[in-house]
Amino acid sequence: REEDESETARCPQAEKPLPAAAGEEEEEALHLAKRRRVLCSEFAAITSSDAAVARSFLAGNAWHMERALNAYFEPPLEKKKEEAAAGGVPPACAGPGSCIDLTADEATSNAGVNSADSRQQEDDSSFSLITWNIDGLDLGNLKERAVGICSYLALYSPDVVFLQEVIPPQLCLLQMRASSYTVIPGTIDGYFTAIMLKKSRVKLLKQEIVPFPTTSMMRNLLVVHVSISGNELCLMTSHLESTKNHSKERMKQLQIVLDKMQKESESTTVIFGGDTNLRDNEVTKLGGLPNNIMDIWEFLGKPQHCHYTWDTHSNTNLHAEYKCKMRFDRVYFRPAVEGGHIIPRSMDLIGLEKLECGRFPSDHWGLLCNFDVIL
Amino acid sequence: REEDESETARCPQAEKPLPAAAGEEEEEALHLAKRRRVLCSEFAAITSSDAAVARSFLAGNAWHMERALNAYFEPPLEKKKEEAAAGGVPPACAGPGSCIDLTADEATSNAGVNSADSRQQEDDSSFSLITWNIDGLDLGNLKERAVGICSYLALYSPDVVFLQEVIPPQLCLLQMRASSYTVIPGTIDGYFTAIMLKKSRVKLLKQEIVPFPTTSMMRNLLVVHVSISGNELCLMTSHLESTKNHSKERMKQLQIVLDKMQKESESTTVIFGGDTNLRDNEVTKLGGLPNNIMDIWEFLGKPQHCHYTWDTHSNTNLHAEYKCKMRFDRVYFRPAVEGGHIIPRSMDLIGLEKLECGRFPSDHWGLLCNFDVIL
DNA sequence: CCCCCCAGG
DNA sequence: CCCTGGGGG
Ligand SMILES: [Mg+2]
Ligand SMILES: [Mg+2]
Repeated sequence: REEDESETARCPQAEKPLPAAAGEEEEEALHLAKRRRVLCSEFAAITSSDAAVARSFLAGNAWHMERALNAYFEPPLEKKKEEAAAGGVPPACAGPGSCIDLTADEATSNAGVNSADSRQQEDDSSFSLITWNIDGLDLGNLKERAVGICSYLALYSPDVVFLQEVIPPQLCLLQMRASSYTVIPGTIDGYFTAIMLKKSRVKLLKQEIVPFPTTSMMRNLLVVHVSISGNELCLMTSHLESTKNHSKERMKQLQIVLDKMQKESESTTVIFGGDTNLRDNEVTKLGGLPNNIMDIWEFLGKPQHCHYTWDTHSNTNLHAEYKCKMRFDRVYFRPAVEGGHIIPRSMDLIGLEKLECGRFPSDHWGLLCNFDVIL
Repeated sequence: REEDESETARCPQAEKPLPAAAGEEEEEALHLAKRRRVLCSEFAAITSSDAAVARSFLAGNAWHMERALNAYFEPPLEKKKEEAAAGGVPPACAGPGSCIDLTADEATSNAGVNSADSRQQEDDSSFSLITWNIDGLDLGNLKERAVGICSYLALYSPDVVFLQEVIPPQLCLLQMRASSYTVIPGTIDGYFTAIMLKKSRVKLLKQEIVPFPTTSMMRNLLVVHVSISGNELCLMTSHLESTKNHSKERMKQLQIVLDKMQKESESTTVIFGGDTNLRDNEVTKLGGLPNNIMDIWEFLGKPQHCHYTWDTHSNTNLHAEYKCKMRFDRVYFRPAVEGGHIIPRSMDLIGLEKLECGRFPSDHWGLLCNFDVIL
């Protein structure tokens, strides 16, 4: 019938099927995704877990099956901490989980934290703290950046350091170069937080890890109880769920942090510092901070020189074309009831200098916080 | 010095560098992404546009440089429409932009729209309309699904059809099988909307395309002015910006639609139907619909049988594990001032039956809407 | 880790 | 096209 023939004739372009042409473009992407799905399946089968757990552990361990399995099956961390504290082999430098060597040439290095530290005078009238997301997920110039971070620690010789986004090779380097500090990691899978305590001044009494039950990024709250010059302190750090999209989970985590801070003994000064990834409206939605907890930056009158801790305009590590600055890194303070023993005095950004390689130590600035200690 | 040596010895895992191992996994994904970026650069250079424009045209044309360039340089659509109306070659079946042949075996096919249509009685006391997102972006079973859609059109023989997410091969098939309809596409690049008018009943007076100036998905508003049984109607369809994230752009587009509906002559009945991707709170945020515009589903008392037009529980086309149902597809109605000429009477879902291939014609249900016409 | 894009389930 | 994960600029 002539009608049908003419219709067909009107579609000459139909000869080259689109699926094949498009498929070619997509093929390799599909291949990678498929391989990952297979890895997830295998992981889930081996661990009797599910795809979500599998993806989380694998993604957190660069899609290395063995490392991810080690992370999954690793015994509870508390035990290892005790071993380490008792002089055992530090887990970060012994486990199979990490494989970048940041320690080559350590013998000839002169940028250790300790030399500066030993020259530093002890001073019971003040107390200092650094919190810093050191961006271990960026593998570029990792060693030089880690050494740069050590130099900042040596320069300021803080009593306490809170780190976030640490990976095992960085932990290893810190443990070597900063042997005047006790280093307490929050886990050793993938990336994690760590608290460093200056051995000469800070006495570790207890440590604990508070899980975030619904994190999809393996985040938690790392807590240590210490005494400093006779003051009892509870110190906490965390790296709350990242990115704008995870606002809800992040607010749940903040609530856990705030609850934990308030539950501590009234005789204890509680300090939380970390990469909160918070937007101000998230704190507002939770009803603001409780009356007895202060945001130290706000307490100090919102000093503009340390407003933004993540700033793609000033910090070029991310090669970002967009301009965006945020106050992600925050320090919270709950005074002991008798009050006045420890009082926030100043806050400053650190890590503002480019290294030899032309990059900054991290995409975040660090925060250096000084406190007055009233005896 | 023994200290440094022992430190180094503690890091045996450092021998296998992580970057290389991780890099291997990522390589092919990077390759694809890079190729696309190169295509974008080339496109931007040729067209003197920018990366965003390039990506938009390329992604909308399956990353085929030639097709994307054709789309970009194609002369304004109005002209082509006139050619087509004057009996020229329909653009969808002649251009270089499309290349799936859905028309093989048309000669022996018996599922054309026209046969059923010719048996249908004309009835001046009612008027019917279908709006349907036919998911041309899903290339799976495309022909069988397109034929299925034609069967539904033959079954209901609506006076007007609004389609969204049409791709050229589908348009081609519709133009052949539904020759009793005038088919008016909103563009012919990538995927687009189309309005089909039953030739025997609906007289096309004018057509226009209202651009959405800030769309990132090449969306627009397709408008035709027609007369049906002596009634003057303005018919509009669109596929508003998709996904939750694009809420803001979608609301801007809805505002353009509502403004356009209200600007039409008071003597005209205005009907908009399409895939709005709206969430109820978005309409609320705009202050609700204007008083003279009604949402037909609401006007009919929110009948539950046609509440959800996109439902991953009932519709398995997306193979989605999650359950989610939304009322994305909506029909708005602005009566002519003298009122009462055309009154919405009923609304039903269509496309609810699985085809031979085990899939539905689209991931959206279609909406069939009947109106009473008062002479 | 901003925003945007893409892919998979 | 839900949501999530991953990558790029
Ligand atoms: Mg980071
Ligand atoms: Mg769709």
